[in-house]
Amino acid sequence: MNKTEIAAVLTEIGTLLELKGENPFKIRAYQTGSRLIEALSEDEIVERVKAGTLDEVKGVGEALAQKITELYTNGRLEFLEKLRSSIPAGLVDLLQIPGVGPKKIRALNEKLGIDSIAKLQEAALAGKIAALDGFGEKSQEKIIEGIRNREKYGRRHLWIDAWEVAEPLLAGLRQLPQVQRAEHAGSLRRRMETVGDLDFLVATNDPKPVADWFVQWADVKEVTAHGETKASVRLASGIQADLRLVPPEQFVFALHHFTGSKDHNVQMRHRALGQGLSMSEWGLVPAEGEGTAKQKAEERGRKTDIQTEEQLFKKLGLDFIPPELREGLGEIEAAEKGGLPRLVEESDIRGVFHNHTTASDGHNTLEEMTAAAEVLGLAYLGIADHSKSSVQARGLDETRLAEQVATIKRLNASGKFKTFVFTGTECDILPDGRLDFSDEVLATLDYAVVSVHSVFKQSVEDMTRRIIRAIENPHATMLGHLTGRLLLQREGYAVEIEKIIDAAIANRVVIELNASPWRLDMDWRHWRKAAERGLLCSINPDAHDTAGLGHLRTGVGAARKAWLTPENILTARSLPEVKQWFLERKAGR
DNA sequence: GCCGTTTTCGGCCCGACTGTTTTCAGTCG
Repeated sequence: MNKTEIAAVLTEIGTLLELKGENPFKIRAYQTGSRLIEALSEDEIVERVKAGTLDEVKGVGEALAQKITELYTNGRLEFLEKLRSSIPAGLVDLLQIPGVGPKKIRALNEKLGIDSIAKLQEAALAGKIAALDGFGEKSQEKIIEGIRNREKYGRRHLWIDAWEVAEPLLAGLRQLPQVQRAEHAGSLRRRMETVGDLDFLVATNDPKPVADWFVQWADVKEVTAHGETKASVRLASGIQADLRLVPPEQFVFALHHFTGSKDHNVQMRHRALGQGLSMSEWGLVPAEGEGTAKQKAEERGRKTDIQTEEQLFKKLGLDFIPPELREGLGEIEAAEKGGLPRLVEESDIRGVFHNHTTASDGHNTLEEMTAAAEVLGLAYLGIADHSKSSVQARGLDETRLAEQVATIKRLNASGKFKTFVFTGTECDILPDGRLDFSDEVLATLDYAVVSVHSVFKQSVEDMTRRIIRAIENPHATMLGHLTGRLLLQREGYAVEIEKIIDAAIANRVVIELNASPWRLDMDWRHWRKAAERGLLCSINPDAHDTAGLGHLRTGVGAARKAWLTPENILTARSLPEVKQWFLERKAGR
């Protein structure tokens, strides 16, 4: 078993012990054990298992060391198997229902024999829950509602959808006279491609009116909590939003804490401890001495000299880490050495490739798209309508493509727009890896995005071979949406990404970061290493209308998350530079 | 289950909210 699997087992043990009503501290020991294992390197675990020194890790004792060793060596654990068989399997599922925790699950199981969500629903609808000790009408209602909404609301949301809901709320909070500072936090601030719920953080000395305003926001469908320091609501779109209200002197610590990620925070706290400091949402206080972190923070309270996240990082000897990078993936080490990248910003982007018009499946004409690009201040716009095999998207054949090229040349010559238009195509990669247009046709264009749009179900070997063959075509300039995934809807096709990256670098082919909010493909997790090895990125909106050009923002967010700098990005280059790059590339192949 | 030590037991993280209770338990983060 590898470390991720071992960590998962320890977490599962913790959950099962919870359901058994075990000592909470024992449960926590397994949970921390899981986290600790996850944080160790695979090599260190191997070494420690062999040397029998696992219990030297603080937080891992004799019992956990023995279990981890057994898992590592045998791949199974008798203790876990016994534990599993002692608890009805469905009880774990019941934890998914909001408001229902281990204690209530045990009561439900003992008194009503409930061991599945289905049985829980049945009992609640029959009115049997409200009659139990410790439960009431409201608990029963909440359970019914929770089960009903599980599918509907339990899912995550596209970053852009969350952003569009969050922005007006944040603006509203900032306008309140009692609010000194307001920010959103969580995965939205970190620009994760999907967001679970919204976190808002407010600095105020008068929280009540702010919380009252929040729960009365027009979009609120249901209020799930409403207090002086925290309020939670369910919005019409199904997104849950949490508001936390803190005194101004605590704001920056809470902002950092609730921005996360969890892994980043764990590493930061660890670092703070190394300097004799205890770090939490309350503040940064000496780890030694009496009292809780909160008390200590309150004692020092208004005296804190840390007002910004920059100052907070600096206090721990670190450069400022942008929220996008806070994933616990080496950003702290880099910040320590002054090695963080100068991340790309929206203002660095000079142009966009891969955009559609009414010629294929776009909704705006060439001129409308060009006008919109001009308004955005873009120096160039690359058109890339679909090729003939994409019949469903009214793909262009050779004749229509030639007409479009002529039209674009006339448009550029007319001087009507400041934005220069590049001629291109989004050329289908056929199932065998050939391209949908001949070399002669492709040679008439400034560039070609090559993409897979059909036969997704090939084996991973075939798909990888198919895409590499397309990349090796001298007329392929960029690879479109590498995996074809649609976030929250469809998995990408099976493909060996590393091999594709190798081929792209070897053939000087750009890989696009498709900026469409439901694609963000190639994924940010692959970019950092690929860019270090010399892969060039193009942030492509894949716009199908003028509004779609605005997807640039989502793309830049993903690029920042991927540690990309302007130097890694073709579309951060000026128009003359890009023209030159296309020329050199054609000449060089 | 882990840790630490004034060393073999006692303490461990806690604040806020809701609901069901009437002084608190359970859940959540």
